[in-house]
Amino acid sequence: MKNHTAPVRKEYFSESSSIFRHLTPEELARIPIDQDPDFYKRGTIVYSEGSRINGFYCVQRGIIKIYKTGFDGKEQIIRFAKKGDIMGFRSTITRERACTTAKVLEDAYISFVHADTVLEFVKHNGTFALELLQIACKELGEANDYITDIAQKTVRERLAEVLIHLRKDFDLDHEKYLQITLTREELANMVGTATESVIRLLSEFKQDGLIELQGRKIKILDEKMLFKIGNMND
Amino acid sequence: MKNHTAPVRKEYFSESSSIFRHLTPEELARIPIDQDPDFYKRGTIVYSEGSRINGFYCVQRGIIKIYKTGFDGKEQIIRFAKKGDIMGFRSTITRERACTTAKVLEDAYISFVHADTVLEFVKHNGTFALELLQIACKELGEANDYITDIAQKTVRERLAEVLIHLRKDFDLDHEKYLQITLTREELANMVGTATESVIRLLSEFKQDGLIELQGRKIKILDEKMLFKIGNMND
DNA sequence: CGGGAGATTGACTGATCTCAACCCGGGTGG
DNA sequence: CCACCCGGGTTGAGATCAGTCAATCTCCCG
Repeated sequence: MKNHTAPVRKEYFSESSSIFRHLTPEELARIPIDQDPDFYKRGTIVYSEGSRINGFYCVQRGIIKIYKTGFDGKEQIIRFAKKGDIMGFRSTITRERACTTAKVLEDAYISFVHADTVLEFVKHNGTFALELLQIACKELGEANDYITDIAQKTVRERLAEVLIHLRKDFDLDHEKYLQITLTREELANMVGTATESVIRLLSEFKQDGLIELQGRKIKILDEKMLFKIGNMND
Repeated sequence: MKNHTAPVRKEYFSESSSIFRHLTPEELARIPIDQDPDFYKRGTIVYSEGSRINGFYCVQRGIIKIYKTGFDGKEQIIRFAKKGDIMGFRSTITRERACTTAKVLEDAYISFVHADTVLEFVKHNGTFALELLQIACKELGEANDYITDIAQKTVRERLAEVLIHLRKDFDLDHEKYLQITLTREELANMVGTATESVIRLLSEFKQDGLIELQGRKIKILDEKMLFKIGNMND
């Protein structure tokens, strides 16, 4: 998986978006990554549910789908990780096995930082620890919102909400279509519904002039209305 | 709210279950709580959604219901906090407003630790920081499970699961009934369903000999079967 | 050109929700 | 002391959202 033309390297760790930005040069030097980030091709599993994770995965490029597998094998997408995001920190911190699977949606470059190193930093660099705590707490807040939404909103409302979130989290291409392309099934696995329901609702939204569809690509036309349909506040 | 016969005091902070247990005596001394924990009567709101929180609430006794209010005003119960749990740390860390409301279900004694103090500890005591991180990550893992369950399981399965969880998290009284008593509506707000559905399913479970009902009190008779109905792994 | 994955559509089913009536027990004011 | 009221708790009936099944269709690929 290594040995590609890595587009990003060690400098990544001192970029302003990185959680490692507050480390001292000495601490940075301690990160044992003289090697380039690893390349992961679309479709690759970075880690899977139940496996042991021994550190952080820092996404430098690409998109990774993070999901849980439910009782009947159905995926529930928890979130996507993209440039600047870290994956696997929950398991690293709690020392439990991974409770999610991370699968590459768009070719990715990912750096791995060993758990020992991370824990070292947490213990000796308060700013780093706080940073990490903030990330965890942010996710926790989002998870709580998600719970409430899934429990209380209709599929229609949730789909509208998911579209808005995608719009916020991902860039648009030159034609204003969402950069991220998902199968209908993946959309369904975010919303928590059946594929067919997503299909029907999408074409409804399209009929109502709220979105435009081009195969898997989606363009948001009427964000305001989707916002309303999704009963959103933020 | 103060001035009751406080059953627990400052010693609480050095108890083995406390997140403060790894603080040095000097650090402990810095916690500005020479006063007893505050008493909160059943029904009291400790903090509510949208308000600013300036620190941690450490539950020393009692049960607090933590919930979000959905679009149409319906509660979604996220979790319960009881002895040893802390509340409000998410907002304290992220500096955002509270995204949940905390309401007392059983008379409680709660200590408050100011955000500055907490942040101080996070920055200067690595073990404390790690401890907090672990708590956050644990909750995060649970939240992810919750999301998957609500999205994929039927109401019946979720109710069975909720009962099992209650069984695990709360003690039994002398007659083996669950100590915690919830209204049918509260159960519904945990499961994410309508009150009537909970009522119907509870009486089904009762008919099937899985549980016994005594008003609001619930006794688990056949945990194994509930486990199975809930499609649970852990 | 055949095969397979994903997308669509239609028909049917059924789990849940909603609405409405009614019950029950406790507390209260007359 | 008692009628009344109110907050749950129950039950039944009907409405419906959304899931399942099955048949097609459309690409894309080898």
